Amino acid sequence: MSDLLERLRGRGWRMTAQRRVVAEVLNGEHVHLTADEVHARAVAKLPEISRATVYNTLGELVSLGEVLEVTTDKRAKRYDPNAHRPHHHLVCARCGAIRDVHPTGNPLADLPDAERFGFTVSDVEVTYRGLCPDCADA
Amino acid sequence: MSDLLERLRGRGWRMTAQRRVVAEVLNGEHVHLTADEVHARAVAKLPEISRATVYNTLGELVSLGEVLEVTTDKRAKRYDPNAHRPHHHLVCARCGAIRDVHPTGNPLADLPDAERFGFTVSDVEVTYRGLCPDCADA
DNA sequence: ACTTGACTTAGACAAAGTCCATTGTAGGAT
DNA sequence: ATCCTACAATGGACTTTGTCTAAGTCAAGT
Ligand SMILES: [Mn+2]
Ligand SMILES: [Mn+2]
Ligand SMILES: [Zn+2]
Ligand SMILES: [Zn+2]
Repeated sequence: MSDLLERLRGRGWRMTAQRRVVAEVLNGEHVHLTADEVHARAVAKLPEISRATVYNTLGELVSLGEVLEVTTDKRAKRYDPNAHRPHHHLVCARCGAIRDVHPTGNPLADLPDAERFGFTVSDVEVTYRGLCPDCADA
Repeated sequence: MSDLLERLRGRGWRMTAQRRVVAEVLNGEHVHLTADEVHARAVAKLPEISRATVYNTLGELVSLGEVLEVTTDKRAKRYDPNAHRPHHHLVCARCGAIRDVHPTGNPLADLPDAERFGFTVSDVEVTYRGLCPDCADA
């Protein structure tokens, strides 16, 4: 994660305690926290950090391409630090657990020209849904 | 659409003016309206219909499998009457236009067991993103 | 140390959606 | 045709998620 901070400093980011804490919270594999979850964990490390700053920082990280926005459900957006390896998501329909997955094949190639309606298609997002092992036992 | 109303009556739906109007509004190809858009169009036909009723009716139609919820962006959910032919979506990143698309291939087969983390995977949702013809000229 | 523009903050505001008590009515029973 | 009642509709309060602003604070270059 400190290389993230390096990279951001290199891009002219002013390094504040708040930004450092947000970057720390967003660290790990299969991390897909909502803004409020990020805020809650950030507050544990830096009690005065505000909601607005968390939203601002997340927005900047997204603009910089360091974090991805993921909208697996219709509720809050989730923030995904795994921006440098393309991947898709597997979501438990019951408890909401999210895993990063790397399907084979290229779904872009599966969309025939006749189905493109003249669009310039540049990206594809795949969400697998099912039940996680815990929720399947029920 | 009247076959939809038939089917619903058969399922014990009480047929009210409000429900009829909501069903009328949700009719056509490539229809993906938000709840508030449905409400606005319903009001044009039945001025006293309330927002709560539109939400209730949409929720029931979703539960009955007659309408699908689509969340292409992080804003309002959209309601899709094309529930009986499986399909995916192509979304313009600029103006939000949505088209139904039918890619070839089965993305479920592209998710190896090793990438399933013990989940029972039952469904997959694919969202293509790009620019529509109008937005590409800019 | 000083300066300054970038950053943070609290709280107001907004959009999307849920919940509830009250009122109305579709459709079966009489 | 009228009555009954369980189901449905309504308006408004409330919640969640997110944006915006004006005022105060501070990182970092000089
Ligand atoms: Mn991810
Ligand atoms: Mn559709
Ligand atoms: Zn689960
Ligand atoms: Zn467009």
